Amino acid sequence: MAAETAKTPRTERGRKTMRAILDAAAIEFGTNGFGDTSIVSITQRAKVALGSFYTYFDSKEEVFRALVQDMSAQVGKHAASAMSGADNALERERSALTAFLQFAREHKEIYRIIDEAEFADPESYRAHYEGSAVRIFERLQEGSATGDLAEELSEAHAWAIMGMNVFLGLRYGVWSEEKSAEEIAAVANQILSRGIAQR
Amino acid sequence: MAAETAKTPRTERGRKTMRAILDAAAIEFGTNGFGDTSIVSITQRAKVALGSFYTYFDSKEEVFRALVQDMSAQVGKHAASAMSGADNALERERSALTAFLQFAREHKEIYRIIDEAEFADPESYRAHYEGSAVRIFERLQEGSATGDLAEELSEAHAWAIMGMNVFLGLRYGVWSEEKSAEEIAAVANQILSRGIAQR
Amino acid sequence: MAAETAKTPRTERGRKTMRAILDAAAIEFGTNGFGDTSIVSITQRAKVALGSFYTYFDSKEEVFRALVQDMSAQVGKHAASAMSGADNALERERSALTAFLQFAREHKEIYRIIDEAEFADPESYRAHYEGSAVRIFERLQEGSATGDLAEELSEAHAWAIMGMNVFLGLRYGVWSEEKSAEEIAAVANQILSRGIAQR
Amino acid sequence: MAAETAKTPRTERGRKTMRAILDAAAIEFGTNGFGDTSIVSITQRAKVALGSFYTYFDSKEEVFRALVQDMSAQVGKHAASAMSGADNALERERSALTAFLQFAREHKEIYRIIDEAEFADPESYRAHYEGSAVRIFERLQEGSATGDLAEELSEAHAWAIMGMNVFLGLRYGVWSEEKSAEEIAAVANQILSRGIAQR
DNA sequence: CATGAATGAGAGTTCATTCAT
DNA sequence: TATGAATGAACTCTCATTCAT
Repeated sequence: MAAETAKTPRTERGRKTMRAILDAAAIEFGTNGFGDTSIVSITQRAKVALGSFYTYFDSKEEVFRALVQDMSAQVGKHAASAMSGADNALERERSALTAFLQFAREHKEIYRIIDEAEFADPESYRAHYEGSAVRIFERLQEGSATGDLAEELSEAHAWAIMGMNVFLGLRYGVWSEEKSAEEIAAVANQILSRGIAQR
Repeated sequence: MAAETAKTPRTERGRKTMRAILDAAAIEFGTNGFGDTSIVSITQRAKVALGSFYTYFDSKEEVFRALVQDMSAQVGKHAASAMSGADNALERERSALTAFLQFAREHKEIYRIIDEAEFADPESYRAHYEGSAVRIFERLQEGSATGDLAEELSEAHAWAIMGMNVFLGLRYGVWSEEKSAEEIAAVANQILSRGIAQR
Repeated sequence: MAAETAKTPRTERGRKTMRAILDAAAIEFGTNGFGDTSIVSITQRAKVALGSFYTYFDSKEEVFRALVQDMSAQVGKHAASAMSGADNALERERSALTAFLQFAREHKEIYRIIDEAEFADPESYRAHYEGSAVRIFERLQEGSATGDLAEELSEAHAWAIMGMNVFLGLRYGVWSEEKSAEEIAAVANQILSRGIAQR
Repeated sequence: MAAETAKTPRTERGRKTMRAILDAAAIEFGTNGFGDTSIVSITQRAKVALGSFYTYFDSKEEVFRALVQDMSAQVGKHAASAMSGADNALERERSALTAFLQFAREHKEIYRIIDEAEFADPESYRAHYEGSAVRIFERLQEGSATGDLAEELSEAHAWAIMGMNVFLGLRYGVWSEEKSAEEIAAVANQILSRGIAQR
């Protein structure tokens, strides 16, 4: 489900080749980063000829872009589907984070790819985080409306929550799995429901 | 406060040259990223000969490393000095974030440099965030001890707070300055003091 | 009137495809030169599949050769037909040049194609100019025989006349049309009939 | 005496390297043409590293341009010096052509290089021929003024003469040396002094 | 210590040609 | 015949690093 390219394959064989290149690129970029990934390394992993790369992509940047958008969409979709069951705003956030943590553990390369987009494809990078923030913000507003959450929550609240989630995902999803996703989500939930002050 | 190098300058002239290279490197890496920064571009900006670079650094990676550590230290120092006046754990966090936001606005390149370290110098990257997390965690423990904060705050709480701060810094420090540092810090403070749930 | 190919089309459909390729090639080679013309650009312009090119031509060089010979023949034919009415040797040359100038204006790409043959297809290049020189030389001999022209005109005279014509064609046919073909032909005619010395 | 480059060598060693590259380029371009000359082939012939090429030139086009201008200037200079002794306009043209023919024989590669500029560096190509035409035209005007030549000679006369010279140079200078330069110059002189009509 | 020319491995990209469908 | 995906050699250009002066 990569972004639209001018070079869409017209045959079944072509579709397979393009898929192979995209999959190989995901692994290479995730493992070695944008700078240390070469097009040869991608095509070798994909087991296609070097030139075939250019049948489907105009440049290294272009596959990267396609990939970032693809993955950004996946993350969003995954979290969305995880929240369907929650009937309370705070529970919804908890589910979202739990899902995100699990996703991060299964797709550690996705993490690196989106992060590296800050340099290799700044547009997509901003789009990714701004999109996530908007989705969180909408959930906050809905929570305020239903009375679950305090009133007057701003976009900044959404960014704060996203930051919590992303860093917890990095530390407890990608770097180590020493704690369960639920445990971590509970920490965030505690902060959001009553803060950390003594009472 | 550059990292220890085997090639520490022995003369005053040498010290100046090294400083010029480090300053130029900070600008170049911050502006163009690691991959798109070349040694010539650094030496040209520093107005020294290409060869002089290798008098002080063994490789491109090495300046980068020196820089990341330099900046990581600066961030920490800055936040620490800002918290000296606060007599309450939550106020201390508020001050730390305000200081961090101001710092981010003045040193937008630092953000990119530390982030890019995820790929160009993973060691320093982890060291930076783990160090920050530890410092926050220590403050939390102190807060628990003095009774300002809830008991049983974990390292994960520290990571959550750091994530909030970092993302608020990216969004409201680097990307735009549409809101004041105090406003943003107030949002974080609200979350930490009582959460976002309706009461 | 393309050159003999081992791959002459056997069906009407084939004839059309080959014609489309040749016409497209003429435009591409004329516009971008041999080196900067790609087979894809030819087939795209001709609106046929890339592979179809090789149904009719063995290589890029071969279309080029076919084209050069085609155009070389056209130039000759055009000049020949223009001279039929002239009953005097000098008038015949004047008509030939006028016709050539008009032809150059209508087929500016021909110029570039034949010229580039010096590098891409030296054989055809020499054949073209030697053929032209021979035809001019034959006309000169006929003129000598009929008493219109001086005796003892050599092959070198023919080359000199051809050079005049070619450069006048480049300057006043292809590069600009600031003067009429007749005006230019008059200049050449003056030189041939009485030289440029003061009398 | 190559055209000014932004990358002028600053040391004696650098000057030698640049000269070696230029000389090698002249031979390669002259022998194989622009399209079939690679930068490796140039640097190999010059016995310098591939990368050294880019220390002095930005691209293949740039060396080519430098070369064309260098050679264009040489041709003009050579012809000019040959004409100093002539005291009559027609004799001056005869000397110019004789000199040009000799020059062409000694520098056959120059011929090809300037010709190929039509494609590889159109600007220089036009500049070369327009410059030559202007110089011839000025001589014609001077001849008219001194009474040696007919009045009212135009720029087109200059182009006609240049075309004669160039084609005679190609045929009897570069392609074969079957006739002496003087013989050929005599043919052109005959045409210019009295034309080819019977009297 | 400073300088900048020299080096060459390596990367991205193009494109003529082949071939399975 | 027609199609267009696949191939990989060849090429241009970049740049970290070395080294003689």
